[in-house]
Amino acid sequence: MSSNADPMANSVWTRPPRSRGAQPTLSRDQIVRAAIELLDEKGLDGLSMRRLGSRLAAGATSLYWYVATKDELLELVVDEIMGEIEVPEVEAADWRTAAAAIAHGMRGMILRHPWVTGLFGVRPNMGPNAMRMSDRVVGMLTAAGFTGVPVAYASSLLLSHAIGSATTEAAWRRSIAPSGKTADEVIDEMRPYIDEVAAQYPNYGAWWQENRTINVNEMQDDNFAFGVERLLDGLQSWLDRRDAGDRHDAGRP
Amino acid sequence: MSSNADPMANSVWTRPPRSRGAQPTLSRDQIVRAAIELLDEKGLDGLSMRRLGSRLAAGATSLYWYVATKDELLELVVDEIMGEIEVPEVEAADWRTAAAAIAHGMRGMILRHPWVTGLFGVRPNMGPNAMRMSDRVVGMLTAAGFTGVPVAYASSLLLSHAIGSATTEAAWRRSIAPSGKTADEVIDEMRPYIDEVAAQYPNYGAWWQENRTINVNEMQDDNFAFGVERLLDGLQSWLDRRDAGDRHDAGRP
DNA sequence: AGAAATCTCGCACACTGTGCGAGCGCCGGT
DNA sequence: ACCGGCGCTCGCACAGTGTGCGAGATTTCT
Repeated sequence: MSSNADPMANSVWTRPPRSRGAQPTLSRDQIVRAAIELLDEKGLDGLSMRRLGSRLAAGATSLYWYVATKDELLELVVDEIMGEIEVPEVEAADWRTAAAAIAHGMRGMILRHPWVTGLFGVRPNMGPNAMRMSDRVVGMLTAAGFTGVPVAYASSLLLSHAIGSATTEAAWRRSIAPSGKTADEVIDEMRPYIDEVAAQYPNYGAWWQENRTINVNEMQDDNFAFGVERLLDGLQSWLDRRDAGDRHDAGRP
Repeated sequence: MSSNADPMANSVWTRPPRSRGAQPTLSRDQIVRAAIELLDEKGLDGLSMRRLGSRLAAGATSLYWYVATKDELLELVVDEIMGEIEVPEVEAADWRTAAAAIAHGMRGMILRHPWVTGLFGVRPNMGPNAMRMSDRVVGMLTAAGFTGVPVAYASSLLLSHAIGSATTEAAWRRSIAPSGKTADEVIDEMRPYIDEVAAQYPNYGAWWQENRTINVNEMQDDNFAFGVERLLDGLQSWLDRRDAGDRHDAGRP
């Protein structure tokens, strides 16, 4: 017992921001916002404490007064952009549209700040904005008729889809971004190469042959929307089956 | 026109491994496997070219003969572990169990190598193992009755869930790992703190009050399985509705 | 035998996160 | 009016990073 590596104690969220008496020239908030700017411009590798410092007209190590470590700063950054997601008030509208809105909001945020994808897997985020969103999601699902553990399951399903989907999408976008072309232009230029590769994989190759005319740009949005709809259908029908008395708790038959 | 930043040309996959004449003491494969070992032991930050070199009894810069850059090595690494996922042969069993197996296989792989979560969002992976898996998935979905663009949508949905879910799960595990305790022990110790925080969020707080007895360890597996089932239900019912003539292509009404 | 290819690796460069401690200016207390 | 201390800034330094370069060693081809 008595390991002192309590994952929650001494987290950023428990320790209040510094500064009480004198007038500081910086603030946590200011630093976080500047970091996001830098990240949006130059990506995850583009953020260094020195660069961030000089953008704020401050010495690099001054930042360490407000923030214990770079990782901690990134935690704050992630929560900050979580706040960009608009979550409808609990009672509003039917739950399907609310749930879809949340999923789309999350995707939008990730695509606006693609570098988060490298941060999601690092630490769970439990900042106030993330919590606020979780709270709304729980409320929405409860209103929809979910109770107990399935509330957590459904919430996780919804957010996981957004994260997974947008992560993949962000990776793809990043890979074509430096060329300055659209996805379809890139695909067109690479077509001979793709043809050759696809030919080595029977199913994939056949599919590729029969679907040469797809528009990749439009597909991205539709792809995500399709996933959200299917997933909501799945949740809906689980609710329906449960209410019909057909006992199907958590997938057990 | 004529940007030379073609995202595909000069990729790792088009350039064959070196060595034809003399006998090299290293090989790409060997390097990749050692890198995975190191990553499993020390995490993403634990991998440096110098450390990797010394583990292979080679100079750090010798590795650059086999691998153009560290990022490229990581691309190889990701594809290598993609190969760990067992994908059932196309014709086998019904598609639901096959699809579930793939999703669970992917999750298992991510939890075995939690550091991949920091790599997924960086570059799309299109190595042979990833392609082989895509190929099987396409075959499976085609056999299930999907055609055209929805094949891509369904495939993306399945894999996105695995990625998103496992990413979140990996983050959580990483955060409690250094304490050496189980998830439930950690939760129990933090309970007073969580209570306090939860009280600030009405819906979340209420839910937390009414679900104090949940077992977090078991929940992880069930959570993922629940998601997979709902998602397959959603896909299944989309197929059914489509076959019933009720035209619902790609979510359009 | 000589030329060319293949491979190894030490050095160096620019850059990273961050601990330390000296110094600044403002504060409340005497 | 003074002063001790606190809030805050920041230069220096350390250990570490990815990787370009070019000199050397070894093998194979002609």
